[in-house]
Amino acid sequence: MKAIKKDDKLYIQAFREIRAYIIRNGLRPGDLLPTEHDMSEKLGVSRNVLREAIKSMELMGMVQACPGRGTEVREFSLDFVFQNVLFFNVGGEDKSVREMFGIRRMLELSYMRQAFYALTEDDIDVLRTCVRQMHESGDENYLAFTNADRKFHMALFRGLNNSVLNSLMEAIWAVDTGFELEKKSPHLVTSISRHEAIIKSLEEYDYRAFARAMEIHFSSGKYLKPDSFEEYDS
Amino acid sequence: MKAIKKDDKLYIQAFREIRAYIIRNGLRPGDLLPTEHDMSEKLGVSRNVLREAIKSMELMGMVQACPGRGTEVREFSLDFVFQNVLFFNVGGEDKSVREMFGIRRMLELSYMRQAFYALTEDDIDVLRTCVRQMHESGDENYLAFTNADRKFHMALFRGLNNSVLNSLMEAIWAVDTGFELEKKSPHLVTSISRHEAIIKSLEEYDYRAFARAMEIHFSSGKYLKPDSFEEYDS
DNA sequence: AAATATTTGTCCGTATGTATC
DNA sequence: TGATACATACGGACAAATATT
Repeated sequence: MKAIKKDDKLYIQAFREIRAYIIRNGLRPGDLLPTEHDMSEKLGVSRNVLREAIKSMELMGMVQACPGRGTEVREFSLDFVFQNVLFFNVGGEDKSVREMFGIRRMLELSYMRQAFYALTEDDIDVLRTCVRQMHESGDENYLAFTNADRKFHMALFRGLNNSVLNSLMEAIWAVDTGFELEKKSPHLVTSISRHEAIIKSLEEYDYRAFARAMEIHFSSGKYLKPDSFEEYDS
Repeated sequence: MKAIKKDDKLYIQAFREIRAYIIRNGLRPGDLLPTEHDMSEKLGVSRNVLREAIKSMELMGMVQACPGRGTEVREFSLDFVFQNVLFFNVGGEDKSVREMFGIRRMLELSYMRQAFYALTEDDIDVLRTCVRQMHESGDENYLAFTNADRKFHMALFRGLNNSVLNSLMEAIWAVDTGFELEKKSPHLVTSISRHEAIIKSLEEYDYRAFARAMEIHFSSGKYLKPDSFEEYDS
């Protein structure tokens, strides 16, 4: 009957506060956090609660605690987290995985025009290297193939210098490899030729061909398609 | 001189052990872990140390603790990933915030067609309520306004049942409300009328008007515009 | 419905090992 | 070498939320 908003548990609030502190004060990797004693006093929680928050950060790789010295901020990497996190429903067709692929598809198609005009000759060289690595990895090494695939797409949008887009895409790829490892590979040959088509359009500096190649690349069944671009404004 | 591998800290070992326990015993989402007391006894560590490990898992979304009941294994969710990725990369930088807004704009415009056809009469009622709350919040209470704004947009895409899209948008809003508080409010009156235009198009079941209203809504300067939709395929 | 037991949440005090000066 | 500051680890105690009888 009462709609009183209950507060979160203290260790969750503490986690948020410390994270906010790092961001607000622009702490960089290598910088030290205040001591546990200071922070627990400042936040008004016990040292125990505070440690639960700090240790969480440490196990996520955000910070590194060192006795006698302090707690140091580190570069946050998703790979670190994904080594620890548990994946269920691997192998099966998972709804959320397809949703995630769909979002990646949307983002890439949305930003592809900007990306096209931002690409340099060096970037295209990277793309060629990635495709070569796809060929070399072959069927036996699916991890290597996925890795080359990831680098290809990250390189495509690197020129945008959009750090949020970049890390978002990295995150999606990290989840991808986390799941995909257990599955068997799709048609690698088809996938490679589609990437080659993208490169070809770039070499010819043909945006319309590029856009078409990108759409075809994402026309696989594993991408949950949202609004089709073609349908818009038609 | 001695290369003796020093053992990791206890809470890290405890984390690994618990994680291994989940896998070894085939625990599925919904299953309960042993009690903190049992596990700390079994692992030979204090309850304090054990909690540091458990709370790390909870903040990663691997488990959920519930007083009086126990600690439940949970399905992997992207909420945690998106929250932390965005938080760590946005970092209060104006450029990053605008990039993030740009991504939200892209996502909403990309999924708006699906959303349009998925909206029910109840959903539209929610939208009306949100706009009413925007009016009531007024200039003095910007937090209330942003809250209503968030609810409006979340309701728009609720019908899609796309959990990944939802959590991503929630994460973006979380950063938004966190930083926007420090700024002064933009033209609230303009913003309200744009939301009302969206509702009007829905009441008239006019998709083209809806798409136009959505574009106009996002035409403010705070959104870093990527490829314009109109330019595509033209 | 009400009392009881179980489980997590939170705090405190203390001792120890380690890095820094 | 010593002194200090810091994280690590333990145990106990009580509160709050939930489940059980």
